Amino acid sequence: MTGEGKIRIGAVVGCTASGKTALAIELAKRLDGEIICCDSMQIYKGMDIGTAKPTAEERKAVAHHLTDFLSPDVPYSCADYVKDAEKAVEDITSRGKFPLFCGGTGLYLDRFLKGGTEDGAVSLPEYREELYKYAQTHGAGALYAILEQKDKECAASVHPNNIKRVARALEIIEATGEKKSDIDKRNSRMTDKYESVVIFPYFNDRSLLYSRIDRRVDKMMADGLADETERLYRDGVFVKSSTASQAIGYKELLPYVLGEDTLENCIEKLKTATRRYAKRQLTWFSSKEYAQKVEMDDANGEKMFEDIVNISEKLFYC
RNA sequence: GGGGGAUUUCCCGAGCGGCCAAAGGGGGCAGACUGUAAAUCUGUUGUCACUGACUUCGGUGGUCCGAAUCCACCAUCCCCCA
Repeated sequence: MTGEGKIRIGAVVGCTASGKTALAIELAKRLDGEIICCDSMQIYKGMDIGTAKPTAEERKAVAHHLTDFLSPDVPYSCADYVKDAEKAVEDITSRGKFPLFCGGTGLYLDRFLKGGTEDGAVSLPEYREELYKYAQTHGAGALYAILEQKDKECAASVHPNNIKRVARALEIIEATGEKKSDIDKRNSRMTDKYESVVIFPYFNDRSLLYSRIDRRVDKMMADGLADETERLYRDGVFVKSSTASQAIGYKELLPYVLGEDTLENCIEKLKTATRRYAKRQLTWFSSKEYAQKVEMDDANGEKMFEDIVNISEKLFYC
């Protein structure tokens, strides 16, 4: 794995509740590494229980970057992440340490690995707003028709109903004056800057993952997730459609906090939402050729964990 | 004891004689994703030898060319009067 002039990086990615954090911390210790958070929610301050952020002790044991550094009301995008992650890698390697990403936000890692930061990092909030209004009054099909006209190739890869992505494509075209499909083609290759090993712990037995999710949610509740939700609500985190306000956990528990639904119902919805999220992550990472599956088949056995660490470690030394 | 209302596919819930394997939603399963991603979106969801056949709409029996839909009885639940 000693790349010629390339920077070596590692990553532990995968579904929520699959044990990434513990695995990454153990690996970082053995590889003399530091962890870079690759999670769109753990970056925010004050969102600790709901995002299953590494504990203070864990963060003391291994240095963490991009964890718990942003106020929830600050807009943050994938483009920002890629820039910040590049800086973090530079910082870590300059001190002779090994950068190890850990998190479940597949897109963030994907964009980091594939590069192309300069092009898509554009944003025209007012224009975006306009597009949404247009879709609302004229229908998703009408908005899609515009994209078809401006960039047929891009349109072909987006479903007409997916207003969010249709609008984003139009926004990029408007901002750059270039077809989005052309920009994408330029950025489709893996960047040659890094030599990476990406570990993807996964459960062949879905029910195992799901029971881990249930247990994790129960633990979050015991740890005070409802109070955390209430605090964030009072701080106004949920009033606008910020990234932070989309986090699973808080938005499911909010009806309970506001007295609009029972605790029991909300917890069930939270578990369901988490399961569905895990499935989306599974689909995403399974399709990534760079993610190496490492099978987990024991829900919480220590021995199994030891095995996984050993397997993962080997992948880094190959 | 008397009167009324329910019972639908995994769940909720429409359907009230043919166009019903049965709307819609949820959940499940599968998938997409190139910068708002813990988001957004798509497909699928009775069985099979799958442009057709078979089995389903609490149970049993009827009416009818034809029933989830009409009738009778039975079972369970809910409401009202006693």
